[in-house]
Amino acid sequence: MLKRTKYCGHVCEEDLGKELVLNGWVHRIRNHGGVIFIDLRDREGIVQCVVEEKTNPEVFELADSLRSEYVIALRGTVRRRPPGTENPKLKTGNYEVVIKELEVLNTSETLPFPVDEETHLSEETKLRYRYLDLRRESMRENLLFRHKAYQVARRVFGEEGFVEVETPFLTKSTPEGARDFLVPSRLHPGKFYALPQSPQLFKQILMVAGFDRYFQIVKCLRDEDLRADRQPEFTQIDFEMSFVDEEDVMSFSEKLISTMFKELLGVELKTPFERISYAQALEKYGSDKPDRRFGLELIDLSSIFKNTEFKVFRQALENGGVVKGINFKGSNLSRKEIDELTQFVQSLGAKGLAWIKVEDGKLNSPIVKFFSQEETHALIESTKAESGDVIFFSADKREVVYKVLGNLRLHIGKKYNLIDTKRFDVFWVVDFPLLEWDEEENRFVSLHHPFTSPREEDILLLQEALRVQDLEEKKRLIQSVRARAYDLVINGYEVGGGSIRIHKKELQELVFKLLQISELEAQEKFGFLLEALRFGAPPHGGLAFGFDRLVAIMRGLDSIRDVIAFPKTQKGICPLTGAPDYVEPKQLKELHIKVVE
RNA sequence: GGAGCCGUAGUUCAGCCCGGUCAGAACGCCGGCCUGUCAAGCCGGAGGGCGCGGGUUCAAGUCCCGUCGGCUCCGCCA
Repeated sequence: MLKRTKYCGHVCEEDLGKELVLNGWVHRIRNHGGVIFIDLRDREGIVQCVVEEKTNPEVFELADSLRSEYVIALRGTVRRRPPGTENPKLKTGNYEVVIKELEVLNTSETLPFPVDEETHLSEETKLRYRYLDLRRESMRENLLFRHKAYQVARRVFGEEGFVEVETPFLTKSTPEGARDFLVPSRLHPGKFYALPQSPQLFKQILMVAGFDRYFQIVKCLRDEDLRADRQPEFTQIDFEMSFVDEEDVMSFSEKLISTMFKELLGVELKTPFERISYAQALEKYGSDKPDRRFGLELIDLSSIFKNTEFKVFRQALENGGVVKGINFKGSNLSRKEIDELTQFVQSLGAKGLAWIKVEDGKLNSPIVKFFSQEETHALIESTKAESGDVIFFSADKREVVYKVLGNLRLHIGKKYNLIDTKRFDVFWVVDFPLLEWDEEENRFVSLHHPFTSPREEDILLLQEALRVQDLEEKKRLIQSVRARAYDLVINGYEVGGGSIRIHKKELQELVFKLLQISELEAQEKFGFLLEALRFGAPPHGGLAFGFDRLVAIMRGLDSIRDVIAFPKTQKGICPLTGAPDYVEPKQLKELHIKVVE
């Protein structure tokens, strides 16, 4: 076999006149009768190879038998293309390789879809023939970019003294958080390992062990429903640091992220990154991971309507809710477009969508007739309403209004192309509450995770909350307890999150109590952590980045599937391998598993 | 668990709203011609019965119901 001396995509000026050997795939082939052009492709790119019938009849004949995606090796000399025949679309477009010797290493059946152009393919086809999909330029570049991202990240961790440590995949199921993937134990009938949702506890324990700074680029597994930005297995850049506070963790994160943007994209991010509070994010954007690349901010109208005759608004306010609006300025939406948006919010569970269209200085709407003069004036003022604007309202419990208007805002932003997609909007969300009340579970749950430290000055509130019997009073106290947590948001995606952890056993036990995790359960599930905290655990904190999301955002992609080599469909299926699948009864028996229909 | 969009040649799509030459286009594939193309060109050819199952109808890609699959979203995702 002729062995490669250079990648196709690397052929350049210095190769002129030289002989080289190329290995690759027939990307395209053009037969002009007496001359054949072969675009030969490998990982690094494409170069045109040429053979003339007159000068090399044997090779010509063989070349004529080539088809798309045949695997070939060839020996030839590099020459400059004749003037006027250069191809500026190719990096190697000024050169061509005159084939001297040609070897067919393998043939290929006709492909199920073209590899040589970027036609849109259904996700199913892409994944079923992922090896072909990955030959396509955009996918290849996505994975090569991802590869470079690993390299930069590893280097930065190395420079900053982080130690790479692997943590177990077969571990223990923990309550709280996502649903676990379980692995039955053959050696211990009836017992199960859980695949890790994150290496959270292990990295904390590594801090107790004194490693000071740990990192890992690691798979995490969560058995939850999929989304464009969520796969059941995904990759985190995970790290933890000892003897630090939030400023240290955030500033290291900024260094890591800005270095990646600089080196991989040539984009200079301004550091330190901007910070906004959780409350502010919700107030202004109705989301804890807002996309701030466009306006349409939420406007609070509660005070305007506090005495309103309009039943819908009044009831919402009387029930402790809010009235908020967004002004889609200059949109001149038609009735049909407004109806479409109404349908959208209804799909989120809203009853309807109140709106006002401003036309020729008049408010055109089914609801203005319920407003008093003062209300109307105040409304126009707060929303800066002008002709051409359409204002949407939501009046309900705070969470519902945030959900409805936050999603509506995003929907409009996307649908009407309001988003400046060239921009990277990078910022921290901080000042999260430590706990929130969960209606369904009828208890407090952690906003981040149960190991997140509250602010020092809020610990007293926690202790008081534990003593208080009255639930409303308890809620009130707990509401104001802030977590030492921080999320990194880029372009409306949560790409990372972390916190300073609890490093004292007493505080950890207090939080477990507030989460209504019994002492027994805490001992059973987290005993090893509590025990570790007894033996000189240093103050520590860290963060984890969603690597797939980060890479997708950097590449301007909407779905993380495009930066994962072998992702799953929305139903969690791998069309390439057919996983998940049934297994042999023998396997089940060994695992002491009986399948119940 | 729920909502929406989609499912027609190998691929990407049109046709579905207004049932009855509606089974089409492009690319790909096969054969032929052609010495400078690079989404090569020109000529010719093969290829699907419209995801699947019911129903309505004289007649169904076309209407209705169910089901499966893909995607997007809500729930869920500490």
